[in-house]
Amino acid sequence: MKLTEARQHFISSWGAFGTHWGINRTMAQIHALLLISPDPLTQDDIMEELNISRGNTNMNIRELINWGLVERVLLSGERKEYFTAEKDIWKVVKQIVKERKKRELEPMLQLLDKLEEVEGDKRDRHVKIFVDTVGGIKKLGKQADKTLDVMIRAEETWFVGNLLKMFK
Amino acid sequence: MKLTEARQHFISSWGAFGTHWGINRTMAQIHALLLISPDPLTQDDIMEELNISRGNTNMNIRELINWGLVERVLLSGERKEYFTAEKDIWKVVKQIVKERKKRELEPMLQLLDKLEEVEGDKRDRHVKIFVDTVGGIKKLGKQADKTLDVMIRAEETWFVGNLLKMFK
DNA sequence: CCGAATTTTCAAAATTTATTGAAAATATAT
DNA sequence: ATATATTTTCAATAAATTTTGAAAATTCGG
Repeated sequence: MKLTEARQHFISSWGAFGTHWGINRTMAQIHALLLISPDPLTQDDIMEELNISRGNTNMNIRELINWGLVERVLLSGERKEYFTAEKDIWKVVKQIVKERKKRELEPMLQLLDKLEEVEGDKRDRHVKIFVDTVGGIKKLGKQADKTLDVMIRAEETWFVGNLLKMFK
Repeated sequence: MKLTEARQHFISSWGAFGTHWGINRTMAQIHALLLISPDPLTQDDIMEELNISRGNTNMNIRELINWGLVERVLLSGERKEYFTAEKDIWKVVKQIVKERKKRELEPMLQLLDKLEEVEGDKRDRHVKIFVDTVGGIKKLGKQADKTLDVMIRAEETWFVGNLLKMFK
């Protein structure tokens, strides 16, 4: 397979993959493109390569910056802004985990805390199943939260090494 | 908080949560409702409780069955079908992981295998970054795949125990 | 086999989400 | 300060996804 074709495949699959994870296609594609670009790109480079509008490009780049996956680069003597993505995949994964934990897991745990305090008699089957279910989710969620905290701080070698030990 | 209100909250949050994970709102809500229902429910029960149409209910129940999260229950002497969800959250999580691994991670790894064989000289910066990026993702993906395999087979007590050991 | 109950399908409608592109805002060189 | 390049915003539009509901198919008791 030629490089040009392989790049196309990679970008479109990364985009499709993203949509299964609540990330919009364009954002994932821009990320993919930056991942496989040896040098920083401008907005115009990205627009041209992916055939998307200026507005769309701009918004999704900013969103990637919010996620901590892309950063602005100022090239001396250049007026335009350039963008580049973190290439170390382990760092990328940790960053995504960190953000999703903050945006989704933590608010969910807060809600569950409140819901567990529902008033009513546990001898009522409906109360019992509700409290038990919420409690069960909370317990697992808290464990996941702790585990992810450690993962976020870990080095890949340490982490993978430990997983191998744990599982063999 | 009263039970009725708490149930509403739980169902709607579970739905919103689902949409961040590529699962449609209704499917997640039906799942939530079944999780907190002590007894199996019929399609009509679900339609009424969530105010959704018959077709929508039917399609999403079937999808939940495909995911292995809900099952049909036949109550003797009843003509209607009843549905119930697995209540053990650890089993639920394992089932979701198992499905997503099969549907998403494995196809992605297959693609990466092919993409890594791109032809071209690695002294070309574009070839090099492409091969390195794809290789890096593949390596981490394979590790995740193995780890998830073990997790899917694990008991919660064993798994949590090991994580605690690992991280403390 | 008939008829009623129940489930499933799917084209059309509604809703949600993503994208465009031009105008406004901002930044920079001279 | 002005002109020009560049970035950002956002209302309008387009596209994708979800939902409806009625018709078709299926199931099952008698």
